Amino acid sequence: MSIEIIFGQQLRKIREENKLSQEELAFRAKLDRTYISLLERGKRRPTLNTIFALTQQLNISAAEMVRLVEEQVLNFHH
Amino acid sequence: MSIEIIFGQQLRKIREENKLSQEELAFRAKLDRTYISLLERGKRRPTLNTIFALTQQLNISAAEMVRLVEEQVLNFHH
DNA sequence: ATATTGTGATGACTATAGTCCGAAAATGAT
DNA sequence: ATCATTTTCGGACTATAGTCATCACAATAT
Repeated sequence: MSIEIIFGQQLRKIREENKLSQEELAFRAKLDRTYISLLERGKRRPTLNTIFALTQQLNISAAEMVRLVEEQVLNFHH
Repeated sequence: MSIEIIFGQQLRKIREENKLSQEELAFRAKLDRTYISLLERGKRRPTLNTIFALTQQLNISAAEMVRLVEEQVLNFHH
């Protein structure tokens, strides 16, 4: 499992927990709606700045988000 | 203080603690020598994948790296 | 039936991440 | 001071992050 796929899965999960649509999250994070879709499907690799922009709208710290991704990466890495 | 400036400062600090030259870190992380220089001076914004590639060579987790950046951002944010 | 809302998909586009080469400048030995 | 190592800076380049407009399609509501 690649980093971007796992990031996308976590993003979707957290977004849904926050009961936001892709469009609403995009608006609040000042990003494009279709880009959120691309991210969640693992088609794009977010920059650190983008991770900050997203997590600030999702009641989670950037570090915690990355920790969740890292956890999954290490788990899948065997 | 912008995210990329703070990231650059942290990267340089951690690289020096690991006693690696920019060139050696670049080689190990499969990145370009001059790009490490750009990152450390806050001229580029790394993707999540790049952060993983770098931290794997620096005896630090990606999440901890981001936590350090976040800490600095919040401190400066007033 | 037909709006409405949420998401996926595509293609064309702009902005910027990341590479490559080389030379100048800084740093740090000896 | 000189020499080697490291870093910075330049420009030209390639790859990809992120935008925009639009269509399709499913689910739910009216």
